[in-house]
Amino acid sequence: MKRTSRDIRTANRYEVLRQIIAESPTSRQELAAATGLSLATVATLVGELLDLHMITEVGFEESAGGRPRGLVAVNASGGALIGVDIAETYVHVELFDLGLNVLARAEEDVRPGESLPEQVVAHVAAAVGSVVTQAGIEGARVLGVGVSVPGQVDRATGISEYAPNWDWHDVPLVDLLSEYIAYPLYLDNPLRAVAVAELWFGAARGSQNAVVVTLGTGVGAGLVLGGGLHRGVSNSAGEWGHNTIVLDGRLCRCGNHGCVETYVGAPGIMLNLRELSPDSELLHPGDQTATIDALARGMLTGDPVAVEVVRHTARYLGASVAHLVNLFNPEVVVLSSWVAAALGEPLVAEVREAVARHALPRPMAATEIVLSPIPTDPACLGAATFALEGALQSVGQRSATKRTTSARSSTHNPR
Amino acid sequence: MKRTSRDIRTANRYEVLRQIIAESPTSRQELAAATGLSLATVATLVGELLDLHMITEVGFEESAGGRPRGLVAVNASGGALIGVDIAETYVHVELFDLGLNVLARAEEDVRPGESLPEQVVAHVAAAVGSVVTQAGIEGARVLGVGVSVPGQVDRATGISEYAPNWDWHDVPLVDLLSEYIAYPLYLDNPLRAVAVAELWFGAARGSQNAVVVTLGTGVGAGLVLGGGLHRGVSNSAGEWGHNTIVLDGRLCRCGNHGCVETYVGAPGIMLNLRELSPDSELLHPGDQTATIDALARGMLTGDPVAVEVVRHTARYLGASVAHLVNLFNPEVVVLSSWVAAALGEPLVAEVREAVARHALPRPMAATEIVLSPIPTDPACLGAATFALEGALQSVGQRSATKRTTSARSSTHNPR
DNA sequence: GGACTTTATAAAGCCCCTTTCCTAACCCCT
DNA sequence: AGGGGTTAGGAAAGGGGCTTTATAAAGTCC
Repeated sequence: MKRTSRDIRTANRYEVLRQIIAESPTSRQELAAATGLSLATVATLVGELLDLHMITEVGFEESAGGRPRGLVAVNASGGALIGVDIAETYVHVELFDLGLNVLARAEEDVRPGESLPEQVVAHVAAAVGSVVTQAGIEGARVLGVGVSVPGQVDRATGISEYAPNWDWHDVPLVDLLSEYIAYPLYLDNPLRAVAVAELWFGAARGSQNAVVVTLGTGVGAGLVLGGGLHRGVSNSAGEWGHNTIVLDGRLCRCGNHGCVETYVGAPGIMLNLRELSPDSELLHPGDQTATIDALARGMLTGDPVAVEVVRHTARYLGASVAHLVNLFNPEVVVLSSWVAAALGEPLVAEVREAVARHALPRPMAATEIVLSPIPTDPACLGAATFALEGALQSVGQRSATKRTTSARSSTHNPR
Repeated sequence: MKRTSRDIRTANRYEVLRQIIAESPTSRQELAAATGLSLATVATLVGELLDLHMITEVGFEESAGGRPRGLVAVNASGGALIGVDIAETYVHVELFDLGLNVLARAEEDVRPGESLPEQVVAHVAAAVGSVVTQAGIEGARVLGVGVSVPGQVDRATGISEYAPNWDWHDVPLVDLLSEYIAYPLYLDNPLRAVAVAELWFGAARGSQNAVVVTLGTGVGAGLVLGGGLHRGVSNSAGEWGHNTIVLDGRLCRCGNHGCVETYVGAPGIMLNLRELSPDSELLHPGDQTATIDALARGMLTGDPVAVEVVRHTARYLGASVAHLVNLFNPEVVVLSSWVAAALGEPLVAEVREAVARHALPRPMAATEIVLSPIPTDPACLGAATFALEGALQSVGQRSATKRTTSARSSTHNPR
């Protein structure tokens, strides 16, 4: 809301760490060049991160006549981050080191009828416990746990205000989780998690304006505007999946007709296939993943039905993505999440063409449409990134009273 | 791009002046409360504005035991601002005092076939000269001239990159105008002009997130995100009018089919009327203004055809505005420009209902949909506001070298 | 006229970032 | 081996901003 010089510091801190993670090891000089900051500022920020043991000095660069550059790298063992991706049918948890490499994974299935908050929380707690023991990490090193839950969330209070798939209303998810999980918790929804993952580590890195299109069972758009996530007034911006693309079109689970999601979400794609070729062997009724995978294979082998289904899907997707291009004029549109990953470049190529047909030429010329380069579950990565952001946020805090340098942290600290 | 503490200062300067213009006279105390700034900061900013003669001290408030509050007010005669709204068929120019009251108006018709850049520039020059003499202002008091021209513009270089209505390509409009006009010139397009007018003086005042929907011959959406205008990477964000709302729908002048504009722009509304009632007496072929006005009157008298046309239009408008609500999650959606002004509250009521049918309940609940309160041509006002912003921007600039306070401008400088 | 209250300005402190200066560290050459 | 030349990195100074605290100014009330 109110901007202060501290926000600049925080943004710079993010930027420097992001750069180090992206290119490790690196030198202060390179960081200054990459971020546009002065050498002095970079040096102090690097110093901060060294103090936090998030990075370490790892030797020197070869020199050709002059003092060699000191190199810093992510201190992979300096801490761990956990990302939790809660979805309709599963809970997926990954534990990352500070280089955002996956150290451990756990997955729990959420069966229909197990969707009470307490049940889901139990799954999450079990999976989190599992990854921590798997990785053999001492608890104190976990900097935080990011949790992505579908629907509308209030990140300040940690409440899941509304989760459409389970009809949750105002579930105090963070409170429930904190009974089992002692680490700092950060809550948001998958749209924003995926967007922040792309912003830090994916195709949106360095962009001031980007749109991250999530294509999964549900679909949505994470908005990166002015270098940061746009949340809207009640943290529900980006609900692109329920925009009407066909007036009086297919019935959507949201109750409306003709939503984008009903044509380009995984169930929508299955329906596209069924309408085109009702008894195609590509169709695996009731199994989205299998069907999408079959389509992907079909694309590669040139199966005409698969090609036609993807083209048909890309037609809707193109018109809808063109909306985003016209409205935001972004540098890049990233197609992310599992459907995009499965269908891959062939889909992107079709989408590019379709968008070009619908968008205005000028904004279109300024926009790249690319596939996400993130190989793992982007929602997990993004959730972990929220935890990383959280850990960095509290760095700048003044330490309590000024005369006595007493402790202000939650633990005792007899200095 | 890169944020610095100076940007904070500029934003605060804007905010304080905005507040003074909105509520004049006012005290430093009130300003501090309204802006959330400390009294000291407000005092220095007020001091700056006093030095610029943009505001003046106008006495004191009644006191009940204590030093009375000094009151400041806009110094209406402290300068003048000119807004130029170039449209397909006319050039509209208004001269404002610093309270943004209209002191003089001029309008020139642009006939078909008069659309060469030189001809349009001549119209603008004539009208600008006219308002200056009408208002009896000495030239030195004009702080700047804002120019709104349709299409895509590069505000830094002052080039109209592309104007679809006249097929202009890369016309150096500011260079051409500066032959005739000695004041500082600021160029942008009407979408953004209208948005900035609403942001400073209209229904979006104080909002962090707002969408300003411009309904005229063309339509578009100005995006206010994080308290400032969102421009996109090539200054063409907000082209909502050419989003596809009906696949394979009506042919648009942009070459595509089914654009929003073709259903809710003035020509689109005429077409809606014609389709519904081909020989209605409401229809004035070839005259958009007359037709829209006739519809407005019809709404008031309960003419069933008019009611049905507006309802029909609101249906498309509702679905399209719902896109904006879902995507941005704004605090307020403002309907602005002449079609909205003409059809007024009855239109807004229909739109509210239609949007509610298409948007998700949560974002919808957080969003108000309102009519613009700006009585005059918002593009003119917005253009003038660009000039005002420009005048304020250059306040903070350091004056040249520090030892000798000599000039450092582009002119010769023998140091 | 003094006491109390409220406003406005001045001073000091803190947080940023940058520029400048100086020392450290390394290469190469003599 | 010992001096230049060159580049890195840190410390200090400087400029901009905002806030809190102290002080001066301008009223009202008794």
